[in-house]
Amino acid sequence: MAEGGTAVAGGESLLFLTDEQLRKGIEAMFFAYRGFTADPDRILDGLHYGRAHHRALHFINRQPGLTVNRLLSVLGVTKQSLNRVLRTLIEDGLVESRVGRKDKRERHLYLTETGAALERKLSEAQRARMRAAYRAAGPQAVAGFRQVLEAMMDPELKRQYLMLTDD
Amino acid sequence: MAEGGTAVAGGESLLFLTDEQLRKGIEAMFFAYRGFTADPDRILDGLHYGRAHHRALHFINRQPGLTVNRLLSVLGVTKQSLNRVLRTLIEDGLVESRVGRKDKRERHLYLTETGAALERKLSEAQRARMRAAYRAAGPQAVAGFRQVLEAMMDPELKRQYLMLTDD
DNA sequence: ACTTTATGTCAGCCTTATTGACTTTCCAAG
DNA sequence: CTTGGAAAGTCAATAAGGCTGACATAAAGT
Repeated sequence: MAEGGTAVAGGESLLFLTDEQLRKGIEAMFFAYRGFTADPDRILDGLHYGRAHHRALHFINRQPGLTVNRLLSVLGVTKQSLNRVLRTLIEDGLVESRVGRKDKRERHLYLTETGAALERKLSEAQRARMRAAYRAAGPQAVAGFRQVLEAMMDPELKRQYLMLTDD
Repeated sequence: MAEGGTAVAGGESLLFLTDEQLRKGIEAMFFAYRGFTADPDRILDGLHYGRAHHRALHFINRQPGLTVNRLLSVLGVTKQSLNRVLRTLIEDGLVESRVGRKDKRERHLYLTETGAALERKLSEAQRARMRAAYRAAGPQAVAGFRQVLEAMMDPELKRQYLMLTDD
């Protein structure tokens, strides 16, 4: 069955897309995202943590010393939501909050050794799945995967994404 | 910066993947999924419905007459969870539940005209975003996108996915 | 008759999220 | 130096969406 079609050779401009094809893409996102979060969810299950804690650990690990406000905008949740998560992580000694030296209103967030250990465990599980998927699909597919995902982001989110990952 | 690398020509087998590259993929999924759900979420916001209702409408639309059990396993939630959602959809006249003719224990689910209208509105918003992303990325990228997503699914979910969409 | 399956429902609980209001701290500009 | 506003933290109330467990009913299948 024809999977699309372009009128011109290398053409991004004249892509014929049926609702059927788009629906497949939508469902692929739905099911793939379930797989994407499954492994960390399983790990977090026993502990009294959830996906929100995982996300916080991830981004603190990625940008050690980021402020609460930065984290807030990256995660796209409210201050109050994040605060509850952050409080438990700090109480449990996974995250450290240091008062800013320049601007003392700011709190800079860092993972403790324990926090870093959990983060590694979580992200290693997630990377393993991603690695397997990448290998199964091949490098060309991976490039396409990233292209489509980037095109799917809200402009503001994409800005954040690019800012932090800059190839 | 080199984006990966294969030791052999068309080789899926020897892909070198740094943690850095995998992390980018993970974050791309995270940010893209936010975009993916943003439009329907906005529509559902005013109404007293949420993402759960959207998912139910989507799959009922896709497989008119599917049973509650089938929907349950597709959505991966508990009977009680789904039931709450389904009940409001039925009460509000968006979904119709018909007793099975062959097996009278089963309830077959259908969208009413109103239900189909809302489903169209929601999925049209989502398709529009997907269409834009597909067009921006090009047909090659789209193929790769689908390949990686499929490789990322849990085997059981992938089975469900393929069963229903079979190219 | 007995068991199993499909569905529905009640009660209670948890996590994650929301909004709104308020405080403390502290930078910065007038 | 005062004042305005930003960064962070907190409290209270609310909601969605998920869960488990228990139980009920109807209808198959033996």
